Amino acid sequence: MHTSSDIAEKLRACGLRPTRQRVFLGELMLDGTDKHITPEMIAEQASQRGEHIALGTIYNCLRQFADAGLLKQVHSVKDRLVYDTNLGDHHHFLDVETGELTDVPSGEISLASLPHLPQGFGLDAVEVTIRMRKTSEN
Amino acid sequence: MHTSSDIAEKLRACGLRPTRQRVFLGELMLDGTDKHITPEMIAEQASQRGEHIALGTIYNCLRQFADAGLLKQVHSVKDRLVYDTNLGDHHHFLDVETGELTDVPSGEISLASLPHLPQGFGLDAVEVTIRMRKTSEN
DNA sequence: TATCACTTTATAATCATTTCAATCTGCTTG
DNA sequence: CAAGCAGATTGAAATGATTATAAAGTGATA
Repeated sequence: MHTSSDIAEKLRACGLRPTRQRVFLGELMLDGTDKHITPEMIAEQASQRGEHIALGTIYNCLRQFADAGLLKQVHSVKDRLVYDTNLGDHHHFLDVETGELTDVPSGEISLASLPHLPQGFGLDAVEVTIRMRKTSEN
Repeated sequence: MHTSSDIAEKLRACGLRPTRQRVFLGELMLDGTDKHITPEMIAEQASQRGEHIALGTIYNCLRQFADAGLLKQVHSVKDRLVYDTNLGDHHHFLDVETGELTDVPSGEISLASLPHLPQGFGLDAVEVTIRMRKTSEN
């Protein structure tokens, strides 16, 4: 589906030197299917194939790939513990620069439809996070 | 709005002994407004009032309050870095037990309306996470 | 007031992620 | 094709949030 040289090409087009490690990552990612990748998974797959790639390198490469637009980071709401005194169902604005959360006024948002859950799963909660960024200083 | 004894009462009703530390936390939380609380904020407010509460105690109390239904934890998608090879706009199912993410088939979900952003902010992204839990072993 | 289970405390342990200085390697130039 | 350099990789140490631990303290009950 993708040869190593395809990948090398793609990397060069993004301004990334096609090193052995980056090509390896590219091969894992670009098999044409949608997948969710963690550093841990990469390390595991590498060692299964007898490659060794330093963990730091994996973290660096993934970040670079995301910066280059080859991957998208799945945002976590926050990397810190936050508790909410509002016990009802509601959703949040998140200031991506400060991490500050604000409630979305209830009624201002609703889902048009809830998708089918996969077999054997029940709903726990639906969480909508509207990520926003300061655009002006007024 | 709430006296210390109100709070002690409420704690006892949840099966939590109203210790000095827990009453202090309760006073910070229960001023009747919706707020988002982090352990760090509690520690800071405590020291501003000349109280000292060990960090571990703060973490423990917040967890106990959440277990008792006095607070709700704002879920983070995950506490690990995850990248997505699907670059288009889409949303996720999250298996809350394993942390595994799955794409929601596009078209199966949409927002009925996007709320007004606060003054001076621009949209970065909208993230919908449908948290689910395994209900059967079939 | 004595007692005991439950709490708090300070400190150490954990775990994912980042940083660092030394070493190595892809690429360009001669 | 060899030399040289900027950029990349490496292993180890650092970081930062959270959790566990063991000793000392405290609220409730009799």
